[in-house]
Amino acid sequence: MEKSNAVAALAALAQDNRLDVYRLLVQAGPDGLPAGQVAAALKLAPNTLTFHFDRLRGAGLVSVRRDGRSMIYAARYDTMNELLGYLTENCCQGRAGRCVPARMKRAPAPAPAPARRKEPVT
Amino acid sequence: MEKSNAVAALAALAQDNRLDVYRLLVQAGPDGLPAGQVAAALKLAPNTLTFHFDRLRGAGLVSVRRDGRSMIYAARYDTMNELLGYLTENCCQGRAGRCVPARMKRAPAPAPAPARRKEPVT
DNA sequence: TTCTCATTTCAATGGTTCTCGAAATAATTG
DNA sequence: CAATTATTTCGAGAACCATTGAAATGAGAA
Repeated sequence: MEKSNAVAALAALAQDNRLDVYRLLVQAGPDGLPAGQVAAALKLAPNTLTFHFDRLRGAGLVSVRRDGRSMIYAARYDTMNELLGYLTENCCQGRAGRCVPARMKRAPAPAPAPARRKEPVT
Repeated sequence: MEKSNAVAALAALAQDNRLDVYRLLVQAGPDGLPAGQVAAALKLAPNTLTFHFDRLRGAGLVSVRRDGRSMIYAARYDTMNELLGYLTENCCQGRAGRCVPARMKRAPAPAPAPARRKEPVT
């Protein structure tokens, strides 16, 4: 995955309602859900929802198909996998064993270097 | 990691310059880099950089300490790990084996359900 | 065809983001 | 203390975002 795609995917997920939408679609499985059902579940106005679907779609995180008068949206797991791959690579860069393993073995955070002059702001 | 923290972290990374900054700090290792060095490497105005550092810091993705007149910023790997954990859990929800394993074994994307009426928009 | 349902498009609005220049602060040097 | 260096704060502006109400489209039902 390229940086620009990663940024797009991150931006698409970096919004409360959209993250909810995406999570709901992930839960719903590969068959997806009709827009109306998502709207009902999350209590979002249909036009607002369209707006969010567009962004998720633009980032490649969901796909749509029509079924009768419903539009059915589904999560694209492949894109999320690529995003995770991108983040993992760019988080551990140069020093393997920092991210995925750490995530699995719940390693303690590396001891921070002591501040030399004043109290750290963090 | 809670949803609101995940959204904050995603938003912090969802910007070109900030993603660059974060990647640079990850590469730099736990000791971090002085702000000026980051500014020079990425050709960003120092005040602009401060703005971005603030967001990364607000999301818990970096820490700062002062060293003489320099402010030294460092990536907080623990937060990235938590973010990856959050995404992984929320991507695979209910159906394990979809994300991390898929990422490792490069599994083919699940066959999409055929559209019933019209050509899919994707 | 006309009606209804599901969803999208459009235009407007308030809010947030990113960037910039200028000025302020903090620490060190002379 | 005055000068210099490193960074932050402040204020402003252009661009973008999320939400809304009203109108339009697309598909099926009567």
